[in-house]
Amino acid sequence: MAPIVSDEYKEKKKRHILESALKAFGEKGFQLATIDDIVAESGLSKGAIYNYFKSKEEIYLQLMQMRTEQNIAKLKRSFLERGTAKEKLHQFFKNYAEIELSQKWQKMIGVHLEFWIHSGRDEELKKVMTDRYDDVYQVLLVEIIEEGIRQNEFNKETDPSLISSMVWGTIDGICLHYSVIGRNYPYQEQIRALEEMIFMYLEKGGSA
Amino acid sequence: MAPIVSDEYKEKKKRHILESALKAFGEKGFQLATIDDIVAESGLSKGAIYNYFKSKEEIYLQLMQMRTEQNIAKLKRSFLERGTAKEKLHQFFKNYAEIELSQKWQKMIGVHLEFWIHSGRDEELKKVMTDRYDDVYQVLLVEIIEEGIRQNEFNKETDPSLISSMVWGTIDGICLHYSVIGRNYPYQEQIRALEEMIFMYLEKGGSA
Amino acid sequence: MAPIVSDEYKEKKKRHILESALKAFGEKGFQLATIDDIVAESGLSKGAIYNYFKSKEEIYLQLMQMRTEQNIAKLKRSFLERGTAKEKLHQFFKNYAEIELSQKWQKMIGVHLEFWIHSGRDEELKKVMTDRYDDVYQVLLVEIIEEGIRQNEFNKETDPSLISSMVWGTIDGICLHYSVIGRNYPYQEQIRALEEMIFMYLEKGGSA
Amino acid sequence: MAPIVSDEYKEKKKRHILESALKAFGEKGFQLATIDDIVAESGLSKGAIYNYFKSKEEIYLQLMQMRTEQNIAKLKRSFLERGTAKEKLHQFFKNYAEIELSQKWQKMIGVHLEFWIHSGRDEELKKVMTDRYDDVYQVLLVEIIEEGIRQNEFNKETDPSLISSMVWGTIDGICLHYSVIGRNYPYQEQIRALEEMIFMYLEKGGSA
DNA sequence: AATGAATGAGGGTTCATTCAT
DNA sequence: GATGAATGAACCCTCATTCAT
Repeated sequence: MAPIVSDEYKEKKKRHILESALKAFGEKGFQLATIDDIVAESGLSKGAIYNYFKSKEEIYLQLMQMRTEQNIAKLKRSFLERGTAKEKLHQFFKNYAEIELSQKWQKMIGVHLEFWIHSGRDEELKKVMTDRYDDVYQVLLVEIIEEGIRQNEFNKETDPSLISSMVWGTIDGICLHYSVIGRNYPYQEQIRALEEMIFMYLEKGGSA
Repeated sequence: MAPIVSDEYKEKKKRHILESALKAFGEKGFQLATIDDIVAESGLSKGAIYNYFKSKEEIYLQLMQMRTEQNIAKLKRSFLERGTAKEKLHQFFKNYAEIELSQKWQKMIGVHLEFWIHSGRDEELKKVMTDRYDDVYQVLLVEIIEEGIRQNEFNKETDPSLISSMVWGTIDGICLHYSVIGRNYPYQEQIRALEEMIFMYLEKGGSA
Repeated sequence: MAPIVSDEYKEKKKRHILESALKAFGEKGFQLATIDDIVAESGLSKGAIYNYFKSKEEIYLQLMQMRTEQNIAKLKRSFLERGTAKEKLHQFFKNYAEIELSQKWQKMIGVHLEFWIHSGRDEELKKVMTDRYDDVYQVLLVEIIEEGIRQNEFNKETDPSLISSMVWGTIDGICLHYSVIGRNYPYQEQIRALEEMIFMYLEKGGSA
Repeated sequence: MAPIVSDEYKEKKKRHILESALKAFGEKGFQLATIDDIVAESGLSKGAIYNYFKSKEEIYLQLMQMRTEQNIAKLKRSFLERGTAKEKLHQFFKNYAEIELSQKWQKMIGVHLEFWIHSGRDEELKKVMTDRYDDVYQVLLVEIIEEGIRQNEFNKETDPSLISSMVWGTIDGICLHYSVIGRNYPYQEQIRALEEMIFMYLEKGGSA
């Protein structure tokens, strides 16, 4: 017999729950946000939520998973358009500079960073996160930088992995500060300055 | 009547509790660590702890307060020795590069960052934190950079506040990554590369 | 309009549900077994089950009802063949001795005993059960024993009701032990020893 | 520093909780009785109960443990007075015959039997229970019977283990029936008849 | 008749905080 | 000052039952 609701319906509902959870977690943090907060936010019943996720922790994990995937997809999409390594790197920073600095986004960052710290306290989760960091985030920039070196756009002496790591660290640091300080934080100037600094470093040669 | 125990005794006991709390928070995070964890760590009784602090939150706040003060004191101490702005800035990075990368320190960072995020969710706390950031941390570097500009060590065009903000953001980002990834993270190389990059920027001129 | 499905079909489905429930209850006990366990066991949907039974409790009651009826029918059937009281009583014990000691049967006993205790906590149910005990189980043995007394097979002094009660109690006790201990319990030897003892008592005269 | 309350105080409180639990379990059965029932029965707070026991299940286990120990102690005590095997066995049945048939006792039996069945569904628990059955309950009667055989009080041909098993099975069966049926069940007559039957069997020779 | 998503009361458990000793 | 037993609000999760499709 045909299923009562489509997979699509269920997927939509899951997403709705995850988005409600994101709001709730953003407001109070994962630990302090209660299932009842998610209930209130989503308009669903407690039981309904447990029909889709088996625990609050699972909601957290899947939420972060989903957002990471969206993030990565967005990053990769922005590089489809061919171009030089320089252009790609510029595009990368442009993506970050253009993020809409809503309060919602500010809260989301808090949730992400909190999750990052959380995962540092759980061996299993930590492995997932560091693997993802190495295999996805690091690789993304390393490849661009290596391409730039091959094409003589960037200085041969630079260490792509070190630069990539620096960029990601700085971006996370900037986000961290923005997440706490909010509107008064010169987020966009920071991103721009970072770009400038990195390009200077890549062109004139760091660690030379 | 004379106090039964000296203030010094009380101060020592408070510090002992705060240090025990730091261990407990480092292990599980603030929310998950329980008063009983602190009891176990400190060897004191529950009642004793509540004689010195009126709530778990207060322990958290005072712990962070204490550590911030220690931090700042340490930073300032390292600049007492006179020197050029360059030397001071170099000393600044050297401080960070030389931090002992123990597991204990890794956990402490987690607690600090968690607190940072936590404070972003509470208006009152947030004000304390951003004020402290502006008045202490920012000022520290801004003053050095301004001094360097006055002494023609650094390029006139640079924006001291922006650079300072960038440095702090990057340091926090590097710490964040180290806190999650741990041993495998090239913490010291990152700090060194950051120094190099910042000096290059300050000397050859960013935003020029 | 004619019924869409025959009564026979419905009866079959009900029996299927009851049998699935028996398995589920046997595995975890009535309280711990969930409707979802019955759903999984039966392959039907939750709604389907509630079309046939109005509650979990009702499934329990009807299951026990059904099994009691089967039990009684089986017992009575084995006495249809004429014979002396002795022969009948021997047949009675033989029935019990020959029960296949499967794990399934072991679990079923658990369900029955659990129900027995359950019913002791509900006045209404208790009345049903004790009436059934008096009117069916007791009567069954009492009649045989009385017949044996009339035919001078058994000692006149024996109290049929007391003996019957003893036999049922002992059988239940043996089943109880078997249900917990399982394979290692000398079930059949116990039944045989019980028979021997009862016959000795009935012939040489108990309570004389 | 001296403990705030004595071990004795704590032991007393534990016993109080266990007794309250026994009442609650007796009323509704283990599963249906809630912690709140125990709270209501005991007059303590929920937290207090969890200071002494880590879960409802543990209360159940310790309750049964305690009662078993009391039971065994009582049984053994009644044999301290020397005597022939016959006298000891008689004393054994007398103990059971003289039990006060209060409603409270009736309910207790229900809890015990329920626990017995419960343990049949948990491998670990089952091992504890069957070991205890073998090492304590069986041994108790087997030793008396063997002594009786050695002293020529009982028939040489009897199988002590089988008889013991039969006695315990029957006693449990009688208790089971009493627990459901209550006042109207001829408990004492049953115990007396059992004694008579067993003695007849032991003296004139069963399985001969 | 059948389906299974939705409901929400209710249960076990935790833990910051209090306070009698 | 110190102790740790007691408190109870609050939380996560379960599951019998309902009902729109």
